[in-house]
Amino acid sequence: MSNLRISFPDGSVREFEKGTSGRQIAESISRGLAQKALACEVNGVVRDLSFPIEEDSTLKILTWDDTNGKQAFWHSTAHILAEAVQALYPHAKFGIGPSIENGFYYDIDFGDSVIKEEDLAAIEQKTAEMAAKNSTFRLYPVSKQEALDFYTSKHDNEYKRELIENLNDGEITFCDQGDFTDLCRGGHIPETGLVKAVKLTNIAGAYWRGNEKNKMLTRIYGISFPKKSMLDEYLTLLEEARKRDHRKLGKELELFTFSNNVGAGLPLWLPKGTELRERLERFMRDAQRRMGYLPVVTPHIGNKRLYITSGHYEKYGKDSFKPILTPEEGEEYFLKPMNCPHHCEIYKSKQRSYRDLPLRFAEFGTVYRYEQSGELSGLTRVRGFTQDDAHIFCRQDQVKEEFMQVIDLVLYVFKTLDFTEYTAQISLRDKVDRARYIGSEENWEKAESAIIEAAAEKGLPTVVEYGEAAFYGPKLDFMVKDAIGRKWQLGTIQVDYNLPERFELEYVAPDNGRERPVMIHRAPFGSLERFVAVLIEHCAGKFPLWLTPEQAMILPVSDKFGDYAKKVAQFVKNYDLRASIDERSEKIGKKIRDAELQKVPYMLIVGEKEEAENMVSVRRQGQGDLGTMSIESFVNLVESEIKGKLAQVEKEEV
RNA sequence: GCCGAUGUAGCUCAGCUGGUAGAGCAAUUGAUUUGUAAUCAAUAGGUCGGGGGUUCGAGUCCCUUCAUCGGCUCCA
Repeated sequence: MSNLRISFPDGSVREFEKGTSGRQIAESISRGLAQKALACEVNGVVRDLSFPIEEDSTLKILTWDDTNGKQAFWHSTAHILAEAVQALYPHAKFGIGPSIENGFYYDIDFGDSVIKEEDLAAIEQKTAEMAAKNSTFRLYPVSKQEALDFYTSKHDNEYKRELIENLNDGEITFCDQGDFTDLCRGGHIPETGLVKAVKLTNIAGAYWRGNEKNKMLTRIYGISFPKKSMLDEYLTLLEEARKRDHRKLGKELELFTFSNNVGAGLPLWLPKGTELRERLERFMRDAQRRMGYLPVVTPHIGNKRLYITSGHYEKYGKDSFKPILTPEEGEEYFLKPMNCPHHCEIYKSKQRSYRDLPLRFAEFGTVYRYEQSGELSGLTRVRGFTQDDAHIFCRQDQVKEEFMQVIDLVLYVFKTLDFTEYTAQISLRDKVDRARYIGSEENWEKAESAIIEAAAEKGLPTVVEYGEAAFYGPKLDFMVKDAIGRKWQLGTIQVDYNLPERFELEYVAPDNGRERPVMIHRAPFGSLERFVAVLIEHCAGKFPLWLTPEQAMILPVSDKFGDYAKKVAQFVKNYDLRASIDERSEKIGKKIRDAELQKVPYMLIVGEKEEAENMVSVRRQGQGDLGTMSIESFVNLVESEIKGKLAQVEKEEV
């Protein structure tokens, strides 16, 4: 009897008999673990607990506390959902049913029947019934021919056949539970009965294999839990998240709006939102000035020629807004989709020497892009938006240093605004489809390695995504999640060898020869619109004190103290604090309530006592009464709060 | 653009199987002069997203269009 050496995550190694399953090993460790075990990870691959281990391996027993344990749980629930759907709709054909970050989905072709939201309840109930049957998940190998036969004669299903065609004979497995059989490579929980709570959350169309040329299947989203109470907690959490939605808060706090008459995806910034936005712009301008950026301003439209040169016309001309024609000459102008062509022309406005570089041209440039109607969403996806854009023109030997300086700037912005959870994504070309990009192989190689090196040298943890590059160059993107977990790209840094070539940019080298600069495109916010959206959700509308449109609301206890309230207002305004007075003849409780709901950080309550002693009674939003203090003390309090935060970030920067 | 859902007063929503619109908050006016999360009363406010149709009669049924929401695709 040959033995098996199994190493565990804690580093220990134990011997078992060949063919021992994950379940048996879990049982040998402890009964508790065996009970909690959902699946296991053998040499890093998620397997069913029944998987017989045949060679020396690393093994991790997965429970609900492991991400992969949850994934196995959710993926298994997708199977149960499919079983339920098959019972209710025998003609349904199944596509794929993976687990996702929060739950699972299954793509299903329902043939002629249209599945609506109201049908979900019945499917959900059936899924729960199927789970309660406590069937065992049984994974077993089949030959390619058997598999194809199954999905031809038993269940005619072209989707599964397509998947099988792309698999190697000998590596194909089916999974049974109850009366349901599915093509599956595994990673299941042992029995369906572990699923105690299922919620089908959503229904949506999804193209087969994500290709819009393919048929659109019906995608059913759901989530499941091993305890009912966990589902309730999850639903409460979702409810809370929805309260942070920037579209809801933007309306409530009067930051921005949309008008049908102006058009979809074209935000209108209200005064308070504009205050906020301008303050962010000022913050960025100050940071950029310190880093040697030069301000420029360019128009909102540009001649078609400009975009032919840049390559935008060829790539996106057909799918952008239609050109604007001059009435007499018939010249074609386009709304600018990007600022870089204009900035290239600024570079060309005079002869540049190697001594001038790097040149950093910065502009809050408003651009217009046609986005598909179904894609528009609040401030996160719009058709007109303002980028905190800049283009750095530098020598080849300066690329890495410049790139790293931009990483510093992005991280400074994130730190100042407490964005601690972001991912840095290196976006490279598609590995196969190179026709989507302009420029030579050599230039791309240089640009891609510059990004990878700079990020590595900065010690920035990154993930690499192929096929996500811009058409003219690779990017380093900073992604942040919104309230309901959707990922958005905020900051972006791009290295570009191609536009300088297309625009024939050059500088005079030390040897009096002519050389090409390298361009770095960068926008730490990305777009002001999206950044503000994510910021709103991040802080649930309670903006940092330095940023918030209204820092203090002065609340006179009655009309009698209106004059004193004005005096207080004038005093704090002299110290550049932003404050206004609630002059309504409402009771103080009402005024406090409204200020709290408007998320004004400080409330200054003034009445007889305060007027007599030249004081204010200070209340902090969300915290309550802070007591009475002199107006000067209040101003100091606010100033030190603001300085404290900013100074802390500055210090960490050094 | 595609799939599904939604669209009633400034906001949040009610309006059963078709019988010519309703609440709370907000607003306006008046009263109240108030002490740490909603003072009272009166008034005003809607061609029920737009257009077309069925019907004696449409917020309600049908078609179409626009917008919004959740996805898919796309994303300079």
